[in-house]
Amino acid sequence: MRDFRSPPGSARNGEQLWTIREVASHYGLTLRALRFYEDRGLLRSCREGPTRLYDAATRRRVEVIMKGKQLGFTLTEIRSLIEVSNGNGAPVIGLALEDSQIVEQIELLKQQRAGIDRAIEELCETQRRRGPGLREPTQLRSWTSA
Amino acid sequence: MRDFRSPPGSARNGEQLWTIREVASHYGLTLRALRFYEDRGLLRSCREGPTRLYDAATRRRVEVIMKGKQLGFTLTEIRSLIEVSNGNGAPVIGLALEDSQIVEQIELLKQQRAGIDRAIEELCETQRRRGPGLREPTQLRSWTSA
DNA sequence: TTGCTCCTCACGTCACGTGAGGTGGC
DNA sequence: TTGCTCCTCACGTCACGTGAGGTGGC
Repeated sequence: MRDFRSPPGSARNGEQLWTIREVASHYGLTLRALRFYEDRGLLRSCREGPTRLYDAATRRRVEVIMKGKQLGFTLTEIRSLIEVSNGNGAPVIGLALEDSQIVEQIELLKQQRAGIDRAIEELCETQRRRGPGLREPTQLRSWTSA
Repeated sequence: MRDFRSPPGSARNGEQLWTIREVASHYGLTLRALRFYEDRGLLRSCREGPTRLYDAATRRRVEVIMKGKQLGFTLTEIRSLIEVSNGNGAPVIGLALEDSQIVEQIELLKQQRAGIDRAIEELCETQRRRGPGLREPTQLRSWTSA
């Protein structure tokens, strides 16, 4: 079996192969997350027996998944976006977003931001109403509706 | 049993009592959500047999729960915040937030907003790079890492 | 043998959604 | 009886977290 203490970049047939721990550590993910992505069909690691190994192409898929998450897409959405982009010609790894999808996603994100903005507004407003000064940790009647 | 088709505001002992459907409809919630809040100890409806009825005080609690959610708190957090505010003296229904909690929550929300801002930025940037014009629904190599 | 690593279940969390199956009064 | 209403399970969803229990090479 493979020596897991070997540094990232162990070669096999000239390919750089990383262990799941190396990939997780490098991208700031958990082992569970990587296994979960594979379980959901977003990733297909090469196997050496039961042990997962990640080549350069698979690592690039990990990056694309992370990018998709950062952009607010669900794993289900990301999976279909990756699949499409791998469809024709050379295997280009990336998110295959149509213009309409981008517009919709921006709209969704803006709505989420608006909700957060309102929350921040209200909390700041409460802070202002209270003002500075000594304050006992007593009951604070915020937003009592009477 | 009670006639559920009676309008909101059916009286019992002078109290305005609403059915779960009336409350849900009035606040834009689902029946499931209201039962779930009760299950989690955020709400205690009066019962007429097995049927839930909501008096004015309970309806106010529903409002406070909704406010807590809008401010980004979890149901667990909201529950403890409501409980505290009901602790001393007259039953004041509201969110008992300490200054430190407000500061922390604002910080949390600002981080979330920053993430959303970055996502919007990137999506808009992609839009700009593509520019206007006819576009085939083909593979778009966004964020390919090579 | 101890101490690493890897693995596969499988239940828990969060805030509900979604039937399934049964009740009660008009 | 049909058609409303209400109810209680209880499994499903989302993206994992968290052990439990077992393996393999130094």
